[in-house]
Amino acid sequence: MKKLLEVISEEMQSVFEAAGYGEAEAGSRLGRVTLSNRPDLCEYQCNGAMAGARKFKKAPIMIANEIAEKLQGSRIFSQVEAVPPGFLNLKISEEFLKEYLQDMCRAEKFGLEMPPKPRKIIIDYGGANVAKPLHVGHLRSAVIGESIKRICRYAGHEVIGDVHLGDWGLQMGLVIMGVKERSPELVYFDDSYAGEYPEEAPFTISELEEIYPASSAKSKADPEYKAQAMEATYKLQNGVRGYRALWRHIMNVSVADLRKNYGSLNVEFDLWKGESDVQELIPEMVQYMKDGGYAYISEGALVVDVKEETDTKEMPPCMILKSDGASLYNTTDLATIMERMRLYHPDQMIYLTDKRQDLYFEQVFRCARKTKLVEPETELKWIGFGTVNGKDGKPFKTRDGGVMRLETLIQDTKEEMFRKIKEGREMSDEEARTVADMVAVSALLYGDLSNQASKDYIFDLDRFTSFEGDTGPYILYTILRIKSILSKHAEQGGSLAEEDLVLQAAAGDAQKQLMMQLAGFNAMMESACEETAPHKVCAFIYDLANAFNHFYHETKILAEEDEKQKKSLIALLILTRDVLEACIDVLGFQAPDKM
RNA sequence: GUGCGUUUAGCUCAGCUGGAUAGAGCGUUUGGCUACGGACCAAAAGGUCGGGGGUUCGAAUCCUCUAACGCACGCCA
Repeated sequence: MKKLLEVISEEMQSVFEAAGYGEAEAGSRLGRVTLSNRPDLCEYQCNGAMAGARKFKKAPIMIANEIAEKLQGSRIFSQVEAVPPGFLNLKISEEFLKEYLQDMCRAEKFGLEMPPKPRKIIIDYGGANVAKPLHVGHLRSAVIGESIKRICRYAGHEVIGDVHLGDWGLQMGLVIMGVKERSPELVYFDDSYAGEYPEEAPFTISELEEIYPASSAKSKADPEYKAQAMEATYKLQNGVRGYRALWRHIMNVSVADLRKNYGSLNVEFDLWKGESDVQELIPEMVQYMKDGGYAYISEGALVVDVKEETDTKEMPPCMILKSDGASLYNTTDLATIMERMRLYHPDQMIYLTDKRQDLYFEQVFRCARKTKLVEPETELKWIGFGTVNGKDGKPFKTRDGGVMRLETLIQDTKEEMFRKIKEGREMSDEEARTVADMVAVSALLYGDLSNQASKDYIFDLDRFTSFEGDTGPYILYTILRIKSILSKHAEQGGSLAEEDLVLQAAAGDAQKQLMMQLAGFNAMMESACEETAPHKVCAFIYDLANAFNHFYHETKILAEEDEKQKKSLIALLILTRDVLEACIDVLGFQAPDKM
């Protein structure tokens, strides 16, 4: 289905052309109609008369008058007014709007057009490291990535989400050393042991989480210990049986815990790959880069130059191997690109990391292109997100200044929600817990996603969990309000079947506003997908929820006496509910049945 | 030093490829519950869009200079 503004603009454009005003400059279409920025004067506006005045050497108001004249009696507009200096102020016809919405109700995905060529997209998000607990910083990568995945999928693309774990390298050597410190007697450290290793892991997740920081701290203070950790890393990477077995345990315990934590935010990955998966590809890739003449030794390290003529900034080369021959972040990322091209051959790869990695990803992408790891048409996109800050504007910390764990943050939000729900409603503890968990997730996700990804934002639990204002709970509240009316309607014997419910033209201003807002759904979703911008979905549903609540306040629905009109109102409620639910679903949360 | 980002109401944020009187929420003040969820709705006050200059009929938006803050700049990830 065409977007409403597209339909209107085409109508306007055809009139401009018929009047002899084609393009003012190449590509600039004078007939472009936008939402009005003066809602007191009109609903939509067209500024083409002013844009074209210079080229056609005519006063804008004269052009506008001419256009307005020709549009009298148009099927689409109920009012067209030319206003000095040359604005065209438009109001849409109620009848036309109603028809558009009726089509929208019947269409797949409310009239969102599917791409002619769906893209295969791999999205790399989450940023988790094995054996290290998730902290606040991981919230954004997970939540934004998940939403972009869902938005692109909804918009008709094939999307594969990969958590791309940090499961290799020195951190693993440190964990292994940490385990050895605690329990040196374990068979994993007995070189002469040849039997099967136990199936049970020798630690729990909470022990594992203690082991890493302790071991990491020790290695910083004790060079000999660090050397041992490096040796452990080396042994692991070279396949020493006991270390591999221990590594599997670390992976299993850690991944199970990660799944649980991500799961509580409704974040689900299709692939649980990690750095370890591409280790075998590295020698081959390095050889390829050497053979291709791309890589050379500089200051002892193997690098690929990624400078470009047009650069105005310093651009260090992309390092492939360190001077000791070891691989690094770049190495696994490039090898992962190679693997992804072989296994999935995506049209696009999207990476979500914090925004400080800007330069790094530019280097890696340039390197991947230069060395032809990807095809020229493969799109590589990096999305850098800002920091989660506390109310002081500095990175969010616990009260005593420590790192805030994601699990704690989620738990605190759930507790706060539980408290608020018990305070405002009669509900059993058990039910309130379930509801609070759902609403808390909406508060957390909406609080994050409603900000532009690239900016830092201030985490404010009180604000996010509020039922008023631009928050997740407010959106859920609005949905429940609609559901409640609909179920009451059904209780009274009313039908909710589509064929019984025919839309009528808007009966009042509030209803028309609501209908206009709904009609913008497909345009919003398309641009949210193109621009990978979940905050646009948030802004849209907030406006929609406001438009609905305003309409609700002014309209009696179940008490409406005119049967035809009542059915139309019910149809509008259903559409509003469905659009809202489709939107919160791409944001990654759901509405409970009660709250 | 080089480059990137941010700067909009007391606070937290929008502002779509430049358009009319720069918008929300929170907070403040005020009004509204015998309809369908008042955890709601409505209204008011609150701004030299960091600063200067420029382009344009028209700038928060484009260009330029500048300030403050943050970040990154080969062997971390």
